[in-house]
Amino acid sequence: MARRTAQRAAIRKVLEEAGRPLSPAEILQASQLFVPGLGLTTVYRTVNALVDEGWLVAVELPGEAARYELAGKAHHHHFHCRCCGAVFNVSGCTDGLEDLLPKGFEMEDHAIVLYGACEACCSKLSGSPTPVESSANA
Amino acid sequence: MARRTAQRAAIRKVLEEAGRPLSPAEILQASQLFVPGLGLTTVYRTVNALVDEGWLVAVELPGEAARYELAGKAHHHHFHCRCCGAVFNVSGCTDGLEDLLPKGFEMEDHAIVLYGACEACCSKLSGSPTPVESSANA
DNA sequence: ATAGGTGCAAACAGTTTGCATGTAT
DNA sequence: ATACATGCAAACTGTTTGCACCTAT
Repeated sequence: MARRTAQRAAIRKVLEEAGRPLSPAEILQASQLFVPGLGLTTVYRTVNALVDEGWLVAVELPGEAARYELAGKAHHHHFHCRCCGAVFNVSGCTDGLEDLLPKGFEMEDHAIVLYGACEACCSKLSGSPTPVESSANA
Repeated sequence: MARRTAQRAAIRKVLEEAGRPLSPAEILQASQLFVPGLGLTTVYRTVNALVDEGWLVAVELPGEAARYELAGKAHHHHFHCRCCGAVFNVSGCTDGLEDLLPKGFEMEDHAIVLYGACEACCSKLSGSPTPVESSANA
Protein backbone atom coordinates (compact mmCIF):
# COMPACT_ATOMS: atom_id res chain seq x y z
CA MET A 1 0.00 0.00 0.00
CA ALA A 2 2.78 2.39 -0.86
CA ARG A 3 0.87 4.57 -3.28
CA ARG A 4 -2.31 6.56 -2.87
CA THR A 5 -4.62 6.07 -5.77
CA ALA A 6 -8.19 7.05 -6.53
CA GLN A 7 -9.42 3.46 -6.25
CA ARG A 8 -7.91 2.97 -2.83
CA ALA A 9 -9.25 6.27 -1.60
CA ALA A 10 -12.70 5.27 -2.78
CA ILE A 11 -12.56 1.84 -1.17
CA ARG A 12 -11.38 3.29 2.13
CA LYS A 13 -14.03 5.96 2.07
CA VAL A 14 -16.79 3.45 1.42
CA LEU A 15 -15.64 1.26 4.27
CA GLU A 16 -15.26 4.20 6.62
CA GLU A 17 -18.75 5.40 5.95
CA ALA A 18 -20.51 2.07 5.82
CA GLY A 19 -20.98 1.57 9.54
CA ARG A 20 -21.47 -2.14 8.98
CA PRO A 21 -19.48 -4.99 7.46
CA LEU A 22 -19.48 -4.95 3.67
CA SER A 23 -18.90 -7.74 1.19
CA PRO A 24 -16.45 -7.29 -1.70
CA ALA A 25 -19.36 -6.99 -4.11
CA GLU A 26 -20.93 -4.27 -1.99
CA ILE A 27 -17.63 -2.46 -1.74
CA LEU A 28 -17.27 -2.65 -5.50
CA GLN A 29 -20.72 -1.28 -6.15
CA ALA A 30 -20.34 1.60 -3.71
CA SER A 31 -16.81 2.45 -4.80
CA GLN A 32 -17.75 2.55 -8.45
CA LEU A 33 -19.78 5.66 -7.70
CA PHE A 34 -16.44 7.38 -7.18
CA VAL A 35 -14.28 5.41 -9.60
CA PRO A 36 -16.50 4.02 -12.37
CA GLY A 37 -13.87 1.79 -13.94
CA LEU A 38 -13.00 0.02 -10.70
CA GLY A 39 -12.59 -3.72 -11.00
CA LEU A 40 -13.50 -6.43 -8.55
CA THR A 41 -9.90 -7.63 -8.63
CA THR A 42 -8.74 -4.36 -7.19
CA VAL A 43 -11.32 -4.54 -4.44
CA TYR A 44 -10.07 -7.96 -3.44
CA ARG A 45 -6.44 -6.94 -3.60
CA THR A 46 -7.00 -3.74 -1.68
CA VAL A 47 -9.17 -5.35 0.94
CA ASN A 48 -6.64 -8.11 1.49
CA ALA A 49 -3.86 -5.57 1.78
CA LEU A 50 -5.87 -3.51 4.26
CA VAL A 51 -6.51 -6.61 6.32
CA ASP A 52 -2.82 -7.48 6.33
CA GLU A 53 -2.08 -3.94 7.30
CA GLY A 54 -4.52 -4.19 10.19
CA TRP A 55 -6.79 -1.43 8.93
CA LEU A 56 -9.64 -3.82 8.20
CA VAL A 57 -10.84 -7.00 9.80
CA ALA A 58 -12.68 -9.81 8.06
CA VAL A 59 -16.13 -10.58 9.41
CA GLU A 60 -16.88 -14.15 8.52
CA LEU A 61 -20.37 -15.34 9.22
CA PRO A 62 -21.42 -18.96 8.91
CA GLY A 63 -22.26 -19.88 5.36
CA GLU A 64 -21.65 -16.36 4.10
CA ALA A 65 -18.93 -14.78 2.06
CA ALA A 66 -16.54 -12.68 4.11
CA ARG A 67 -17.45 -9.11 4.85
CA TYR A 68 -15.04 -6.43 5.99
CA GLU A 69 -15.18 -3.68 8.57
CA LEU A 70 -12.77 -1.18 10.07
CA ALA A 71 -10.40 -2.64 12.60
CA GLY A 72 -10.03 -1.26 16.08
CA LYS A 73 -13.64 -1.51 17.11
CA ALA A 74 -14.37 -2.65 20.64
CA HIS A 75 -15.09 -6.32 21.16
CA HIS A 76 -18.42 -6.99 19.55
CA HIS A 77 -20.46 -9.59 17.75
CA HIS A 78 -22.87 -9.63 14.86
CA PHE A 79 -26.55 -9.76 14.16
CA HIS A 80 -27.63 -11.15 10.82
CA CYS A 81 -31.08 -10.08 9.69
CA ARG A 82 -32.79 -12.97 7.93
CA CYS A 83 -35.22 -10.57 6.41
CA CYS A 84 -33.03 -8.02 4.62
CA GLY A 85 -29.72 -9.86 4.84
CA ALA A 86 -27.84 -7.00 6.43
CA VAL A 87 -25.31 -7.59 9.17
CA PHE A 88 -25.19 -5.32 12.21
CA ASN A 89 -22.67 -5.01 14.97
CA VAL A 90 -23.85 -5.66 18.49
CA SER A 91 -21.73 -4.46 21.34
CA GLY A 92 -21.09 -6.39 24.48
CA CYS A 93 -20.65 -10.04 25.16
CA THR A 94 -21.76 -12.83 27.45
CA ASP A 95 -20.10 -14.51 30.35
CA GLY A 96 -20.22 -18.20 30.88
CA LEU A 97 -18.56 -19.18 27.65
CA GLU A 98 -15.80 -20.80 29.66
CA ASP A 99 -18.38 -23.11 31.15
CA LEU A 100 -19.14 -24.59 27.75
CA LEU A 101 -15.58 -25.68 27.24
CA PRO A 102 -14.96 -29.42 27.41
CA LYS A 103 -12.31 -30.58 29.85
CA GLY A 104 -8.80 -30.23 28.58
CA PHE A 105 -9.73 -27.75 25.87
CA GLU A 106 -8.34 -24.27 25.77
CA MET A 107 -10.31 -21.34 24.42
CA GLU A 108 -8.49 -18.51 22.73
CA ASP A 109 -11.37 -16.79 21.12
CA HIS A 110 -15.05 -16.98 20.33
CA ALA A 111 -17.69 -15.73 17.93
CA ILE A 112 -21.38 -15.13 18.50
CA VAL A 113 -23.88 -14.56 15.74
CA LEU A 114 -27.47 -13.63 16.42
CA TYR A 115 -30.12 -14.27 13.80
CA GLY A 116 -33.50 -12.68 13.49
CA ALA A 117 -35.15 -9.55 12.21
CA CYS A 118 -33.59 -6.12 12.46
CA GLU A 119 -35.49 -3.11 13.65
CA ALA A 120 -36.43 -1.93 10.17
CA CYS A 121 -37.69 -5.36 9.17
CA CYS A 122 -39.51 -5.86 12.47
CA SER A 123 -41.55 -2.71 12.00
CA LYS A 124 -42.75 -3.66 8.57
CA LEU A 125 -42.91 -7.39 8.67
CA SER A 126 -45.96 -7.39 6.47
CA GLY A 127 -44.51 -5.06 3.87
CA SER A 128 -41.81 -5.86 1.37
CA PRO A 129 -38.34 -6.07 2.82
CA THR A 130 -35.78 -3.40 2.05
CA PRO A 131 -32.78 -5.16 0.63
CA VAL A 132 -30.17 -2.80 2.01
CA GLU A 133 -27.44 -5.05 0.93
CA SER A 134 -27.66 -7.78 -1.63
CA SER A 135 -28.74 -6.98 -5.16
CA ALA A 136 -29.83 -3.56 -4.02
CA ASN A 137 -31.02 -1.64 -7.03
CA ALA A 138 -29.18 1.67 -7.18
CA MET B 1 -34.44 -40.82 -1.29
CA ALA B 2 -36.75 -43.51 -2.54
CA ARG B 3 -34.16 -46.16 -3.19
CA ARG B 4 -31.60 -47.75 -0.91
CA THR B 5 -28.25 -47.97 -2.58
CA ALA B 6 -24.78 -48.91 -1.46
CA GLN B 7 -23.54 -45.32 -1.72
CA ARG B 8 -26.32 -43.95 0.44
CA ALA B 9 -25.83 -46.66 3.02
CA ALA B 10 -22.13 -45.84 3.16
CA ILE B 11 -22.70 -42.11 3.50
CA ARG B 12 -25.25 -42.59 6.27
CA LYS B 13 -22.99 -45.00 8.09
CA VAL B 14 -20.06 -42.63 7.95
CA LEU B 15 -22.14 -39.77 9.30
CA GLU B 16 -23.64 -41.91 12.01
CA GLU B 17 -20.28 -43.04 13.24
CA ALA B 18 -18.40 -39.79 12.90
CA GLY B 19 -19.46 -38.19 16.16
CA ARG B 20 -18.53 -34.78 14.81
CA PRO B 21 -19.53 -32.64 11.85
CA LEU B 22 -17.97 -33.78 8.57
CA SER B 23 -17.29 -31.88 5.39
CA PRO B 24 -18.33 -33.31 2.01
CA ALA B 25 -14.71 -34.13 1.25
CA GLU B 26 -14.35 -36.00 4.53
CA ILE B 27 -17.57 -37.86 3.89
CA LEU B 28 -16.33 -38.80 0.45
CA GLN B 29 -13.03 -40.06 1.72
CA ALA B 30 -14.58 -42.12 4.49
CA SER B 31 -17.38 -43.48 2.33
CA GLN B 32 -15.02 -44.59 -0.39
CA LEU B 33 -13.69 -47.20 2.02
CA PHE B 34 -17.06 -48.90 1.56
CA VAL B 35 -17.86 -47.87 -2.00
CA PRO B 36 -14.61 -47.20 -3.84
CA GLY B 37 -16.15 -45.69 -6.96
CA LEU B 38 -18.19 -43.13 -5.02
CA GLY B 39 -18.21 -39.67 -6.57
CA LEU B 40 -18.23 -36.31 -4.86
CA THR B 41 -21.37 -35.41 -6.76
CA THR B 42 -23.25 -38.19 -5.08
CA VAL B 43 -22.04 -37.06 -1.68
CA TYR B 44 -23.36 -33.58 -2.32
CA ARG B 45 -26.66 -34.83 -3.68
CA THR B 46 -27.16 -37.29 -0.87
CA VAL B 47 -26.17 -34.85 1.83
CA ASN B 48 -28.51 -32.21 0.44
CA ALA B 49 -31.32 -34.72 0.27
CA LEU B 50 -30.66 -35.84 3.84
CA VAL B 51 -30.73 -32.24 4.99
CA ASP B 52 -34.03 -31.63 3.21
CA GLU B 53 -35.31 -34.78 4.78
CA GLY B 54 -34.28 -33.53 8.19
CA TRP B 55 -31.89 -36.40 8.86
CA LEU B 56 -28.84 -34.14 8.71
CA VAL B 57 -28.20 -30.57 9.68
CA ALA B 58 -25.63 -28.29 8.12
CA VAL B 59 -22.99 -26.93 10.48
CA GLU B 60 -21.69 -23.76 8.98
CA LEU B 61 -18.72 -22.20 10.68
CA PRO B 62 -17.39 -18.76 9.81
CA GLY B 63 -15.09 -18.88 6.84
CA GLU B 64 -15.37 -22.63 6.54
CA ALA B 65 -17.10 -24.91 4.10
CA ALA B 66 -20.28 -26.46 5.50
CA ARG B 67 -20.02 -29.60 7.55
CA TYR B 68 -22.84 -31.97 8.31
CA GLU B 69 -23.97 -33.83 11.39
CA LEU B 70 -26.95 -35.91 12.40
CA ALA B 71 -30.05 -33.93 13.16
CA GLY B 72 -31.90 -34.27 16.43
CA LYS B 73 -29.01 -33.51 18.72
CA ALA B 74 -29.73 -31.36 21.74
CA HIS B 75 -29.04 -27.66 21.43
CA HIS B 76 -25.31 -27.28 21.23
CA HIS B 77 -22.53 -25.20 19.77
CA HIS B 78 -19.14 -25.86 18.26
CA PHE B 79 -15.50 -25.71 19.13
CA HIS B 80 -13.05 -25.29 16.30
CA CYS B 81 -9.53 -26.42 17.04
CA ARG B 82 -7.06 -24.08 15.40
CA CYS B 83 -4.38 -26.65 15.79
CA CYS B 84 -5.81 -29.73 14.09
CA GLY B 85 -8.78 -28.14 12.35
CA ALA B 86 -11.33 -30.53 13.79
CA VAL B 87 -14.72 -29.33 14.94
CA PHE B 88 -16.24 -30.60 18.17
CA ASN B 89 -19.69 -30.26 19.61
CA VAL B 90 -20.01 -28.53 22.93
CA SER B 91 -23.22 -28.98 24.87
CA GLY B 92 -24.97 -26.26 26.74
CA CYS B 93 -25.40 -22.61 26.08
CA THR B 94 -25.15 -19.20 27.70
CA ASP B 95 -27.75 -16.85 29.02
CA GLY B 96 -27.62 -13.17 28.46
CA LEU B 97 -27.73 -13.29 24.69
CA GLU B 98 -30.98 -11.35 24.80
CA ASP B 99 -29.10 -8.53 26.47
CA LEU B 100 -26.91 -8.06 23.43
CA LEU B 101 -29.87 -7.42 21.19
CA PRO B 102 -30.25 -3.84 19.99
CA LYS B 103 -33.60 -2.20 20.65
CA GLY B 104 -36.28 -3.14 18.20
CA PHE B 105 -34.46 -6.22 16.99
CA GLU B 106 -35.91 -9.67 17.35
CA MET B 107 -33.75 -12.73 17.85
CA GLU B 108 -34.88 -16.05 16.47
CA ASP B 109 -31.70 -17.95 16.75
CA HIS B 110 -28.00 -17.76 17.56
CA ALA B 111 -24.71 -19.48 16.96
CA ILE B 112 -21.65 -19.64 19.15
CA VAL B 113 -18.27 -20.82 17.98
CA LEU B 114 -15.35 -21.28 20.33
CA TYR B 115 -11.81 -21.28 18.99
CA GLY B 116 -8.73 -22.67 20.57
CA ALA B 117 -6.91 -25.93 21.04
CA CYS B 118 -8.65 -29.23 21.64
CA GLU B 119 -7.62 -31.64 24.32
CA ALA B 120 -5.41 -33.72 22.05
CA CYS B 121 -3.60 -30.67 20.71
CA CYS B 122 -3.28 -29.10 24.16
CA SER B 123 -1.48 -32.12 25.52
CA LYS B 124 1.12 -32.16 22.79
CA LEU B 125 1.50 -28.53 21.88
CA SER B 126 5.17 -28.99 21.32
CA GLY B 127 4.80 -32.05 19.14
CA SER B 128 3.48 -32.14 15.58
CA PRO B 129 -0.27 -31.70 15.32
CA THR B 130 -2.45 -34.60 14.33
CA PRO B 131 -4.48 -33.51 11.34
CA VAL B 132 -7.57 -35.60 12.05
CA GLU B 133 -9.43 -33.88 9.35
CA SER B 134 -7.94 -31.93 6.50
CA SER B 135 -5.51 -33.61 4.19
CA ALA B 136 -5.41 -36.54 6.53
CA ASN B 137 -3.27 -39.22 4.99
CA ALA B 138 -5.19 -42.45 5.07
C1' DA C 1 12.30 6.65 -14.74
C1' DT C 2 10.53 3.13 -12.20
C1' DA C 3 8.37 0.48 -8.77
C1' DG C 4 3.90 -0.25 -7.62
C1' DG C 5 -1.10 -0.47 -8.95
C1' DT C 6 -4.88 -1.58 -12.10
C1' DG C 7 -7.83 -4.27 -15.06
C1' DC C 8 -8.73 -7.98 -18.03
C1' DA C 9 -8.71 -12.81 -18.60
C1' DA C 10 -7.48 -17.12 -17.07
C1' DA C 11 -6.84 -20.18 -13.16
C1' DC C 12 -8.81 -22.21 -8.99
C1' DA C 13 -11.77 -24.42 -5.33
C1' DG C 14 -16.19 -25.68 -3.87
C1' DT C 15 -20.75 -26.74 -5.28
C1' DT C 16 -24.49 -27.64 -8.58
C1' DT C 17 -26.51 -29.27 -12.90
C1' DG C 18 -27.08 -31.90 -17.53
C1' DC C 19 -27.01 -36.06 -19.49
C1' DA C 20 -26.21 -40.85 -20.59
C1' DT C 21 -25.65 -45.10 -18.16
C1' DG C 22 -26.63 -48.22 -14.43
C1' DT C 23 -29.69 -50.39 -10.94
C1' DA C 24 -33.22 -51.13 -7.15
C1' DT C 25 -37.73 -52.06 -7.20
C1' DA D 1 -39.52 -52.46 -17.33
C1' DT D 2 -38.98 -48.19 -15.52
C1' DA D 3 -38.25 -44.54 -12.59
C1' DC D 4 -34.71 -43.19 -9.68
C1' DA D 5 -29.69 -42.89 -8.67
C1' DT D 6 -24.93 -42.44 -10.09
C1' DG D 7 -20.84 -40.50 -12.19
C1' DC D 8 -18.56 -37.84 -15.42
C1' DA D 9 -17.99 -33.40 -17.36
C1' DA D 10 -19.46 -28.89 -17.80
C1' DA D 11 -21.47 -24.76 -15.64
C1' DC D 12 -21.32 -21.50 -11.84
C1' DT D 13 -19.87 -18.46 -7.94
C1' DG D 14 -16.52 -16.38 -5.30
C1' DT D 15 -11.65 -15.51 -4.99
C1' DT D 16 -6.82 -15.37 -6.62
C1' DT D 17 -3.09 -14.97 -10.03
C1' DG D 18 -0.53 -13.76 -14.52
C1' DC D 19 0.51 -10.30 -17.38
C1' DA D 20 0.64 -6.07 -20.10
C1' DC D 21 -0.45 -1.34 -19.44
C1' DC D 22 -0.72 2.69 -16.65
C1' DT D 23 0.50 6.19 -13.00
C1' DA D 24 1.98 8.19 -8.49
C1' DT D 25 6.15 9.13 -6.77
